[in-house]
Amino acid sequence: MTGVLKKCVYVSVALDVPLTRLFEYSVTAERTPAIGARAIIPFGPRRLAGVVLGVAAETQFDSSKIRSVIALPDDMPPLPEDVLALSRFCAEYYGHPLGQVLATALPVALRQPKTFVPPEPSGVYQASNLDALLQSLSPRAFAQKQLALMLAQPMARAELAAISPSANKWLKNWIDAGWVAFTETLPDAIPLPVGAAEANAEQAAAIALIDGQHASFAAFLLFGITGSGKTEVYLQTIAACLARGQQALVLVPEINLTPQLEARFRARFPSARIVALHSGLSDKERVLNWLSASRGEAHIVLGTRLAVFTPMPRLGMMVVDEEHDASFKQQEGLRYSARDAAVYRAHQRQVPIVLGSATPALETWHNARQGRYRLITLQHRAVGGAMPPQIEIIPMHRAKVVEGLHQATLNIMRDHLAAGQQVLVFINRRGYAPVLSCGECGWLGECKRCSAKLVLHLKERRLRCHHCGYEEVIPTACPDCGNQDIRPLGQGTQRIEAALETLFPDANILRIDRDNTRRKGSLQEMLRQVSAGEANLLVGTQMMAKGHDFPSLNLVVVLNADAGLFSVDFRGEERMYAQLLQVAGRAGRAGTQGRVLIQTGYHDHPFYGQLLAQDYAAFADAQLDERRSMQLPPFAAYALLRAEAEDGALAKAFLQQLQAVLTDAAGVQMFDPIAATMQRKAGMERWQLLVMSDTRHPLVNALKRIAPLLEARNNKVRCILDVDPIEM
DNA sequence: AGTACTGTGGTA
DNA sequence: ACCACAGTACTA
Repeated sequence: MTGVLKKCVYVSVALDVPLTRLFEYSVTAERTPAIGARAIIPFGPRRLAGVVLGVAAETQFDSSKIRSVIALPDDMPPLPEDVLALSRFCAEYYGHPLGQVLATALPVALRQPKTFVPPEPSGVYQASNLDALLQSLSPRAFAQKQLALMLAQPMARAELAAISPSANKWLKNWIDAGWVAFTETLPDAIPLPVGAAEANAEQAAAIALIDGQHASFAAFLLFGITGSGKTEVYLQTIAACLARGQQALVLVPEINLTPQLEARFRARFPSARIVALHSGLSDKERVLNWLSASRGEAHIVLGTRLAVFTPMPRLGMMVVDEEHDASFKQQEGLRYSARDAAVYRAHQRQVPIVLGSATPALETWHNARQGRYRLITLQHRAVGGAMPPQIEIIPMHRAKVVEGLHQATLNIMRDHLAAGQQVLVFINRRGYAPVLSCGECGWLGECKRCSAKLVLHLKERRLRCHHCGYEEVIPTACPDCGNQDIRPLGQGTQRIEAALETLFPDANILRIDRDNTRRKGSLQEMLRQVSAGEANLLVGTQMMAKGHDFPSLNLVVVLNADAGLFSVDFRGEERMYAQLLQVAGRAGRAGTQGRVLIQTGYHDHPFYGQLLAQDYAAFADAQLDERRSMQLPPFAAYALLRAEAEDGALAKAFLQQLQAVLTDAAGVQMFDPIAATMQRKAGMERWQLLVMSDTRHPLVNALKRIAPLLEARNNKVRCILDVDPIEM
């Protein structure tokens, strides 16, 4: 059909391509989309989905070259202004193309250039008589039982249908029998839960303070030791938020989003719709939960960093739990800090935000000290009778050591095991030993593609690179001198596990590290075994430090703690303190006082004095003084340009080119490009250029100059920009 | 990013 | 002459 000329408008669309500019398309005037709407458009030979960011009657561009919009799918509400503003902020601050920021903000299903077919009308099912329903089921009807149990909470049909193809049929029967109720939608406002846990005076004051700010922006640092009841403060302020008919956004670190946490929220708010958003969900679940929040149906969004972009029309407050956690900083693509983005968004939406931690990031601590965030301290343990753990230093200097374990450590472990208690040995190194060495010529097993040692994995009989995945068989003799006497050096989890098997033959030993928890659900299963008391001697890496409480664990032994003291990264001590305190928190939750033994070769290092005091505030203040005197963050703004190439000289030359462009930029300083800490990784040589400034603005402005150079991608050199890097 | 286009070099 | 592939140009 040829052109009946209709009145057209021009829309500018942001696309998921590494280009800064927007692209314009035409659409008939009566179909004019809203700003923030999704558009499917032709782009060269392909079609893409993008986000409409502008509508105009005219175009500056050669109008004969403008193509028309293919479709404007009505499958999501247009992105609201606050999400667009947050995306623009991330694009500018992190130097990332806006279209790619918006792609990060959308669930995968809505990045596809096709209309997402929304599920059944968003009605909600919930058991009205769960006991009767469960009794009616045959004990072998597992799927039906699973479905029934889900109905303890309000559930959308789509989620239920995922259980079994027969789900719809069963639901219909159960509704007919009067066991299950169906309602079109949930009310916006959720009444305050009855019978909620009591808050102590400190918690009550915190809740009153936060809730008192509900109509405007305020950032709170909720600083409280493990067991001081931060979660209860979140729950009660969220309850007030829901009672006002608003939604709440809760961000947690990746590892913390366990079914347990979700269950705790569901138990507190049985009539609220709670959705999770994290990378463990399927694309389908993700988009359904995202749409539920975006349409204002979900009352609470519980998610990892990616959830910070979720549209929420009635957003009333935000929480970032364990705000110091490194997983809030994305380490690829758009390298954003979800914590900082959350504060920006709370400000944009004029809602309060609560940052919770026992060991706040020094950036956050500084903000609190400066009065930008309001500091709320919880000093008391909320759990009755609980005490902070007793931390002891075991000096390794000239000590009798068996497989990395001090005799004194072994004695204490033996006492605890004999008393029927659980013991955790914490060592942040998986594998059997971190390196294989030749006693004759000094040869060390190294990766050919990385500047790293190969880790010995004895059970798998292999040497493995933990950075690139390279593997080889364990050599029987030294490849350099032929000597047969090659020995593993140092300890890893597997070696400690083996040593403990000999030292404590009667103990039930369980090792928990990434090597044996790769399978989905296996970590949960192991944690269950620990809780059930099926193991009493645990060996684990840092994945043990988080996310679970073990009531009968009251001795934690930390091996090889010193690594953070001499780290090249200035955040080494801060991280180490947080990590040790977090592991220590695993010991002695209720009743008895936990005990923590830290083996160290540097017992008189001032760090351990600060740790023994268990006074994070004092430690953080001291660290801030050091950072101030050395012009380190948060007293300076840093950005890191990382370049890698097969030929290191090319990477270095590229950075020198960037350096030249930045050299006369106002208010910024640079070092020369240097080789990265791990100079070779996966066959690529890596260099970096550190750019800094007293405050953020000159840095962000200066970095805009190099955007064209980063956009015009070089074939041989890959370069990325990391603003506020957390590792250098 | 992802696709198409262009030029070089290797064969048949 | 024909194709494989690497480097380059372009997307409205």
